[in-house]
Amino acid sequence: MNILEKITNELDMLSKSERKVAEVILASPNTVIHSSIAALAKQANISEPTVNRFCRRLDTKGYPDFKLHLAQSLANGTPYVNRHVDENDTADEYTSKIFESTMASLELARKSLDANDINRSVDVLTQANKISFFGLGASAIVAHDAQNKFFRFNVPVVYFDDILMQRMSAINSRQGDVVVVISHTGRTKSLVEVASLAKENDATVIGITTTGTPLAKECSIVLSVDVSEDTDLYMPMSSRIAQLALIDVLATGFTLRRGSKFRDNLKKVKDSLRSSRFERKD
Amino acid sequence: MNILEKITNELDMLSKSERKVAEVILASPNTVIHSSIAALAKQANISEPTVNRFCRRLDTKGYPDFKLHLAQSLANGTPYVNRHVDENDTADEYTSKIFESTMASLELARKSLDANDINRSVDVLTQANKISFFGLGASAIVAHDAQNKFFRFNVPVVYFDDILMQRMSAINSRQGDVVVVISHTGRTKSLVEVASLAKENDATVIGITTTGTPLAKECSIVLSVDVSEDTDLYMPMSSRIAQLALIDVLATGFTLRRGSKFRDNLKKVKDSLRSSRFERKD
DNA sequence: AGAAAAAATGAAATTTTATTTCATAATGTA
DNA sequence: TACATTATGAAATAAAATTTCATTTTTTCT
Repeated sequence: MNILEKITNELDMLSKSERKVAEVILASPNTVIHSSIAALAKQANISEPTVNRFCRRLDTKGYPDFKLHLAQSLANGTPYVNRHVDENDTADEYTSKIFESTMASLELARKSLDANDINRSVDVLTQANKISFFGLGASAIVAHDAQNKFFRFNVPVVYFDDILMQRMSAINSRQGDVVVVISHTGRTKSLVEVASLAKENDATVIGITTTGTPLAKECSIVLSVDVSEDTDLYMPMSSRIAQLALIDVLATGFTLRRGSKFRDNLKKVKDSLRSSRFERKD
Repeated sequence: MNILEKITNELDMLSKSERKVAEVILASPNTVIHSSIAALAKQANISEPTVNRFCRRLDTKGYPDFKLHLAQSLANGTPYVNRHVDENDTADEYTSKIFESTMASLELARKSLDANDINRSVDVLTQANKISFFGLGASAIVAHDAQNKFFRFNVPVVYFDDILMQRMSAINSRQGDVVVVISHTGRTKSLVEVASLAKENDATVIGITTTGTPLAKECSIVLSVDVSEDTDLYMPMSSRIAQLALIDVLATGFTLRRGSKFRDNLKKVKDSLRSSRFERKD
């Protein structure tokens, strides 16, 4: 997609003159988007048709189309890159880096999600007799958050962040129950076991985990939340944030599916909190 | 900067014919960037010079320049914008909208944060005898997450999501203790009281809340996490996600401040979890 | 090495696209 | 209603991009 990267990659597929064009563009892309084909040709010391051929080789329709692609690459080139925190970073620097890589993770996670699986999950959740959310460690808070959210919907919902309770609950599950198992690594033994126990007892098991993990194999539906590997010591687990966003998605899907009568109920819950708060004056 | 917003804003500065152009562009900007001035003129049922004048009125050099701006807006326009979920959205649509507005919130929150306050917070946290995180509802899970994170640092840390425990803990706090109070609205009565109690008992109180709330007034240090108001029924509380990112920032600041010897310790904790997991084969 | 084929390149012609000019129409103002 | 102002489009012009085609360079094969 990013045309600047594409130019870099295909640099050796290009002819000598075309490479001159590439170099001029890579050197100052911001100037190029405001240049005519003639200006660029002159800058690179080659002829106009060569520039045109260069553009076509990059699968664009011609020079104007190429400029459009270039402009777009420049617009979204930097923002959501996963920049690593450095030991000498100032507060401002590491703050920016963490927020940005969190956003990058969200973007990745969004891409790894399949709308079909979300739809199916919302289906089974709306039909469920009882919903349980299980997680450990960082994923425990996601399970907890999910409980908070689904509690408002006035459906039987529990969450456990304790291995024994999870196991007991899984063993007692039955047809019509939905068990949502949350784990970034998808390799935590006890959670994988819990998932398979729940499945054996006829519950529908939804896994919120990374693609292709042992946990994923045990689930009825897998909601893949892939984020970049945290190879970096300083980098926080953005996986839990992506998982939370997914919980929001499921909750939203749930609300939409249940229709308008149901939404009034939601408003009531919101209003009931009012008296515990200081009034705002605006 | 964003030309689409600019068109929307200046819609009433435009003449009748120019507005027709604007409408066509707003309706399908993605088509327009691939249209010639003639095609666009025809589409809007006006003449080519009108299109040209329209472009100039938006402070661009002409039609090609306008298309460049438009292309850039489209490239980074969507992700940041808070698009609202609609009743008839497909799973794919509401998923995208939620992820995108979550990212938008993160961006807003990042802007509202002050590096100085973060620095001071990291200061007091590294010096603390004991750290407590308090939150209720959605913010409870943030407090919980903070405990998980800071627990690894081998410092005395607790979290409470229970009003009474929070209150008792606040009353028992003393000089050198740090109390972190988390609340998006900053108007939850019991939390504001807890903050002031802790302060009376000489604890340093860090507030993670919106600028200018009652809670903010009670705190020694305020970490402002402003996100857009959730006027929309379907829109989830992205505030908690922004708060989590801030916890990551504080934890990172903490690690950096403590220096390298300390980081070895962190690695040990990570390694200790290994035996509870299935090995990966890659 | 040298001839033939293939590929690359640019000058000029052509086509497409955008802009300017100017006359006319629409709108507002006294 | 008459005048001024502004808005608009047809046609002319200018600018930019593309195509054609002849020339040069490079590669391949003997």
